[in-house]
Amino acid sequence: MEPYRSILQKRGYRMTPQRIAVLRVMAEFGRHMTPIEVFQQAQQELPGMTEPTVYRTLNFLSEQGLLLAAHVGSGQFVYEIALRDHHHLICRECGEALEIGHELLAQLYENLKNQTGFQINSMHVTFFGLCPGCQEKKPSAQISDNSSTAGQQSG
Amino acid sequence: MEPYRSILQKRGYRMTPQRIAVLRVMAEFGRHMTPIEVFQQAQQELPGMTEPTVYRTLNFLSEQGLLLAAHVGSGQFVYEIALRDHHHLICRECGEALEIGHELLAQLYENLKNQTGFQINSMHVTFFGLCPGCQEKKPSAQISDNSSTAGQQSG
DNA sequence: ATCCTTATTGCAACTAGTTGCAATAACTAA
DNA sequence: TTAGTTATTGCAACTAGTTGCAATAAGGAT
Repeated sequence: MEPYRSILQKRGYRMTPQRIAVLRVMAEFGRHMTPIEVFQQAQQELPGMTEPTVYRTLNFLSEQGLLLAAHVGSGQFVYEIALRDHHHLICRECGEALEIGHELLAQLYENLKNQTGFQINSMHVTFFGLCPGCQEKKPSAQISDNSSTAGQQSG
Repeated sequence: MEPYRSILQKRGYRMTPQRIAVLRVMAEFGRHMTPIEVFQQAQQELPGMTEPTVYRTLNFLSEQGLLLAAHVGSGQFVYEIALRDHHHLICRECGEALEIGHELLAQLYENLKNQTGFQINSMHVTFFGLCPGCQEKKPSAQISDNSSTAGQQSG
């Protein structure tokens, strides 16, 4: 927990029991979690923990880069601990999720920087699509065809 | 409105006054709108329109690819009409937003397809970063440095 | 060790968004 | 044109998430 403490303190923020509880939970579970799940677990770690604090803490820690946040379809907003830079690929049909390394996006970020001057730092992008299995059952199509494809969010 | 109607009907869905009202509003404004904004405007078009219907309609239309949905930071979930495939670049500092054409991502999607078999259809991805102006004021840094960079959502 | 500044929390009230279900109405087919 | 099927809506109650503000406590300075 100490590395996290020093990161925050260098930036003028404080390490609190509530933040420790959330980081502990995220580190222990090591997977996508909804704010509600985090709240329930964090309450075990620290009785008296409140919901607004969990929401504020998750938001704060992801702003600080200690957590990653992502929308994984149908309005589900989830968090996970930031151990390595990676992104997600999620199947709209069956929900199957795949991790992809950041190196696949590095070139794109470079291009965007060259063309727009923006220095991109989205280290957790989620792409939606159809996994190989679901492509067979439900062939992809355009907006003018008879199947749902594009649209929905991704960021 | 007729093209939209036939798209939905081909897929076994129905065109209703509520869906027309939402599409009208989105087409008229032609920009990012929050569900609340859409609700307020749609009520003008169709008195009696309710909030659950607006939420359901926005969700439905974006699943069908007629609307695009995106998170533009700090929990803001917005929709816009799907006229052309594009993505967004948003500055975390000042909020400046830039549109980028889909052709910039086409190669990435191709690579992902080759490597994973997934057929990506995220036609509205939002990337976060720092615009040139804000880079000067606030030099970017890594997680172990003294500035906020990575993290937050994008997908 | 103690004081001081101010970041952070908890509370309470609020706004945003979702869900189950019965009633309605859009479209298809005869 | 009418009847039948079922996708869609509205209602109401619910869950999720946010905000303002006073009280608290983390951490730097003395």
